[in-house]
Amino acid sequence: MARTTGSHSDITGPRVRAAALRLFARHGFAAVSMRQIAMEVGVQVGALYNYTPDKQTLLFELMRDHMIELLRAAVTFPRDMPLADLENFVRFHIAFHHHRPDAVFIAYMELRNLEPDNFAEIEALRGQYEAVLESILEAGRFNVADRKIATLAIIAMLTGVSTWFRTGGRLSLGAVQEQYWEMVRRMVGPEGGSV
Amino acid sequence: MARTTGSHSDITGPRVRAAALRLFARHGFAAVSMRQIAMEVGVQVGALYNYTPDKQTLLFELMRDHMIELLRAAVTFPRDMPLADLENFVRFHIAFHHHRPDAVFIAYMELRNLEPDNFAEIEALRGQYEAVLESILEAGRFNVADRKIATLAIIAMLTGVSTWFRTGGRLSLGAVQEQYWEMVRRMVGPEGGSV
DNA sequence: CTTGGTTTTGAACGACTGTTCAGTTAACAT
DNA sequence: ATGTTAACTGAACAGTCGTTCAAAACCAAG
Repeated sequence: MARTTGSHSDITGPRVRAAALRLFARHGFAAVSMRQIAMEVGVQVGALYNYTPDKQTLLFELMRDHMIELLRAAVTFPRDMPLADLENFVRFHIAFHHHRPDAVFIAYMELRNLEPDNFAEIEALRGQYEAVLESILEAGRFNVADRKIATLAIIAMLTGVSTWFRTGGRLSLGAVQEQYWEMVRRMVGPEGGSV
Repeated sequence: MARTTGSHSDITGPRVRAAALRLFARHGFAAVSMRQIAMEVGVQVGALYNYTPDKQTLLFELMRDHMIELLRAAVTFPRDMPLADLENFVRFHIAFHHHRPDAVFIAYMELRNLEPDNFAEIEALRGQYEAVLESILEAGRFNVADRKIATLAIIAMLTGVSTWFRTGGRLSLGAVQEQYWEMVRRMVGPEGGSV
């Protein structure tokens, strides 16, 4: 046996990436073997190497694609009033991450498994994403002692949602967005009232 | 050759745990081999099994010890006024985590590498720690819409500090504690002023 | 129907995995 | 000095790892 009936790179390629994403998120990059990925796709190990030069690149490209998609969505926000922009950012971040739990998990957990060059590239993208929030905080007359710290604190807080929130639980996604926006608003807002 | 001169379990034992902690934090549990740990300690692989029944237990005990130490410190707080208690908690969490970067990293990243029983035990400890903060929020007349969410949001925000803060950087530990306490205070405080 | 390019198989490579254990040596108590 | 226990070595076990590649089978175009 060799090439199988119906096989096509347009089909197998995405399936390889999907299987890798799922397995890396579940068990971690180092704990997943190329044979496990192949089995999930329904193919022999060797076939995977038509779609990636090696395991490391497979991980890197999953992370890069995720970060690029995140960044593209973030920079194409309509820019309005800073307070509205900030609310937009908060709701967006929660929703975007909620719909891609596997990619989010990998992007935050597998950094240490990246080779130096790949790590630098992902870190740069992450920095650009943080800069989006930072520029919103800069544009408004918010009450933040240190903009950089506020940026990191907000992102950490929002990203934390994905560790516990699941659809069908006590709260709807909208309710969670609402509450986090309320917390962020107070966190950066002037002491006495609205901006 | 067999037993080496000067060898003693009181010395080797802690060294095994220290080496495992360091390597697991740097490269991840799955990516570290028992032979790497042995090399770091300066013994042969087999010697490690005098100190742990297997690799999984080694990871589990590192995580459990860390969580117990964290919890013990948290529950022995003096309980005063809720606002002071909250400030205490914020400053404590940042400082405690800052001084144990490796253990923190492992406790948050290697949960998925725990077998079900071990996972449940660590999760229970984590829940107890969250309950400490939650009870502080409960005791005071704070302005939080959902206590559980506020608890998780605050802890995520505080834990995020350890991903970027390093001694010798732009800010001192005290300055960081100060700013995070200010953010938390506003986040949970009544709209118009102090509690 | 033939040809050329795509896609996969199946097997193999050497290296590395966690774990076990008989044998050996050091430390310690008597 | 002797005997006992504690600590470690060195080798081996049966698998698994990422990666490579010739050969085989499919697809699409002429």
